[in-house]
Amino acid sequence: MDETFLSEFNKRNYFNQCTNSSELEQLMNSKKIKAYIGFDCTAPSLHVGSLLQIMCLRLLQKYGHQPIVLLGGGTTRIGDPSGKEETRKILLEKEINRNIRNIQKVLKIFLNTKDKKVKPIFVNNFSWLGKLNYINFLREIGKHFTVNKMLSFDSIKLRLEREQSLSYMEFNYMILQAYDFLELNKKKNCILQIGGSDQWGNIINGVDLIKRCNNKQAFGLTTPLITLASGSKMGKTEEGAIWLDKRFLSSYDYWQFWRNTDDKDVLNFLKMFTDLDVNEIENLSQEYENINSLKILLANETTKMLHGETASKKAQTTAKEIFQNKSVGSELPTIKIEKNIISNGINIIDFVLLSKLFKSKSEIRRMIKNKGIRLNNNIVEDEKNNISMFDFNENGILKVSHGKKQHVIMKIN
RNA sequence: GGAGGGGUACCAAAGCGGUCAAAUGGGGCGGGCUGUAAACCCGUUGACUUCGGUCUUCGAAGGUUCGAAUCCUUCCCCCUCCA
Repeated sequence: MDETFLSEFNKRNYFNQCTNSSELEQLMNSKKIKAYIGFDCTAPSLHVGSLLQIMCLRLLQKYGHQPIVLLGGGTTRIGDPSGKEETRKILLEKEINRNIRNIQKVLKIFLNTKDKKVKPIFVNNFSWLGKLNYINFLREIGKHFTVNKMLSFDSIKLRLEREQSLSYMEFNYMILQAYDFLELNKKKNCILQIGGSDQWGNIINGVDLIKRCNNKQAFGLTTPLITLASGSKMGKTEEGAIWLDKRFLSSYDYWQFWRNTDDKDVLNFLKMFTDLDVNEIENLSQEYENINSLKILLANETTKMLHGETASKKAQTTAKEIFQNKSVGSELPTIKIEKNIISNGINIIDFVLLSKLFKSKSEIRRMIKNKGIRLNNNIVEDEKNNISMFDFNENGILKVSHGKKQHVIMKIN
């Protein structure tokens, strides 16, 4: 049997809920459709948490359907109630627009922008939400929503049950999102909205609204919330978010993120986040003798998709140099230092501080006590020692390590 | 607008005049074991230090006191109930 959008969607474990999957299946098999996913624009870039949605967009393209990417310039404005002051508001708008541009740039890396039939349509909901007239909106759209029903949605219900306050503004969010869908349905003939499982309520409101206003059928489809085997949410680490932007996170660090995947998540992630044939992935676990090589495969594939083949290979080579050969990896961040700083004699703490691996001297002192700092793989035992030219190798290089995973190259200029 | 409750480190939460740089838990970081995994065990988690200490922190600003996270005054913010 041939693969279809929905069948692969299922096999890759993207499926959580659908308003009417059998009809959607039929429709998508008989013609090419337009589907949309909305992205939040509060952050300057997307992070791994949005990757699943991006993969959905790619999958749509793979089967010839055209994705619409909604960048929520309007809803993002609503989302942040703190920007009340005039000056801040202006900055905020600038910032939102900058975020939208950045996010768009990232998405274009992942998506096929060449093929006219499937290239993504980018829209900003501020272009219609910004123009809304309150009274008209209430009369035309508001009348279709009953508060009784709105109260029954999880997003609202849970807040109320926990006795947490819910502002009227937030209460309206789902109506605005429903309106987005209606708008896209009217203007672009978009009949499907995809989103995370937390979006379910908002999505079916849109489906409902389209039914009421246009008497047309639309569909909603959600993806599961990815929780790691450890139970935590995906995408955040000690260092912060795993950004999908090389200005915020280097390709090496991105590669490392995937390389450090929990054993139990590896197969699932291969299905979800790589283009490898789904039907082959199960077999891979037998082909690869140990799970670590599967993790490398995962890291290579995911990094390639975002940063390109060359960056992916470099990251792998660097990792090999660092972890297997214990040598210096070429992709490590390098800090140049003036020769006279060393020749004048510098205390080890002051020197290590230059690596920017630590926030303060106290932290360095603690780490030395915990045997967590190495210079060229030798544990620093005494914080009172000085650094001299002899500590550098013939190329004028000294590797400073924080634990086993964080390294910086210090190079004499 | 009225009546109560509250703001403590990354988060949650104790402390309610000195022994408080602040219990405890989570998280983070480091070490051990390993496989750059998980689980587990240990250490650590304000800054500076000549390792003796010193300085800055408990919503903000003042005050009382030899001494304040702790008491008083004013202000700001959050929550609950009533209007």
